[in-house]
Amino acid sequence: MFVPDRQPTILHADLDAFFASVEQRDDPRLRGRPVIVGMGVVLAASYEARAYGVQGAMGGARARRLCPEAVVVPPRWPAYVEASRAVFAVFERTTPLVEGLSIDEAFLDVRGMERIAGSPGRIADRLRREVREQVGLPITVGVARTKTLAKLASTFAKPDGLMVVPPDDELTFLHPLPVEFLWGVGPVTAARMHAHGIATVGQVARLGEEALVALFGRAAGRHLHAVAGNRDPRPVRRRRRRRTFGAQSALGRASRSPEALDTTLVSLVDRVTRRMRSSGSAGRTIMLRLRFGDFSRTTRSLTLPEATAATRTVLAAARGLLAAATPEVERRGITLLGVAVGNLADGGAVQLALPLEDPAGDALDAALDRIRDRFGPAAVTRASLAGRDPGLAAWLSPRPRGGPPGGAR
DNA sequence: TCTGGGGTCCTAGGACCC
DNA sequence: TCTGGGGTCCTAGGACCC
Repeated sequence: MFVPDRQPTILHADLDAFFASVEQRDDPRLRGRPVIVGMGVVLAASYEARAYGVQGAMGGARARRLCPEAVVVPPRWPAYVEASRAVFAVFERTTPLVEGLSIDEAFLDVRGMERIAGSPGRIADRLRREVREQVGLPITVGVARTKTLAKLASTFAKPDGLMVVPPDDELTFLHPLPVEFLWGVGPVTAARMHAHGIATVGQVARLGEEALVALFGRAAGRHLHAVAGNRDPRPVRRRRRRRTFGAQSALGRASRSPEALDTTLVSLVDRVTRRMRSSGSAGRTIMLRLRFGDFSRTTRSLTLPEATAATRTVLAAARGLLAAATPEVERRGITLLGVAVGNLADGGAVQLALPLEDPAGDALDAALDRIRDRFGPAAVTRASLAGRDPGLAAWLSPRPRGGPPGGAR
């Protein structure tokens, strides 16, 4: 058997029933009782509620039927954001290499920390204790050589647990699992696999890469082939910047007048562009998202020549897209409306106000430094700035210190 | 039991340019 | 004049994740 020589150094840390745990932490009366967060749809269910079969994304009516004694509370987003920040602060103190996956989940790489911090298992143990003591929340950690195995380990150790996958046990652990456990295998892929008589990860591993590519496409096929064969070289890396800002609203089944639809559109655009402006972002592609009465979806998009975060510009584009989709909307009935802005510009929303006389480029340098301080080193690129203002191209060219703008070619 | 709100990545075809 | 290949961008759709 292939025995990897590397030791398990990747941690997958995942808060347990995150929203529900925050509610139980903040209200002692909820502790030990079944708690459901979310009035319409279940956003999170405490483990006491899960014992009755309540699950996330389940309709509220069904959840209450399964567990009539559950306490149902509305979500408190600011509390969750604050708790998440506190937990990620513990992550960052554990190791500098943290990759956040969502509000309640992250990979940590603790390679090379054995001498100062102990074995990965001990580090994970201490991490769990610190999150419990400092933030008051239960967290599960999986430890393994690869991301795939670490995430699977945390799945199995939940709730409030710790599992280390020793390198010698990897295939024994991985291959008997149902394909549904693999990250990236959802209902559609799983159904297609079952149709081909494939039920376990081991069976996927025995399939050739060509067969998997033919079935699931190039990227997915290659990924499945590698991961099922216990080859997952993906390193833990810090999160790249987000790609879109979006907002959406479920409308229910009642039919909507065009005026009511437009009102919803305005508030969605306002929400999105406000968030963009407060984070200093701008984007060029406006996307409209629609869901119909039969739950099928469609998207419409438009790319503008310039990045924007202006409510009026985005709204005009979104209205145009919605108008073009009106026949479909009237025919099929609309149950969800969403707006997103993508194709985000690198620092495109940052306006530079520079004095005309700036021979050494000091004002520009100072301005760029402020932008980097606020948005990170990647926020300023020569290409994005030069593309935005031809005059800047000259300033951005390498030049001798104190020399003329543009330098010698 | 009819299913929220936020995202990511991939694919494929057509337009356009060199 | 005709033909081909390659690259990039845009649009739309789909699968998946928390």
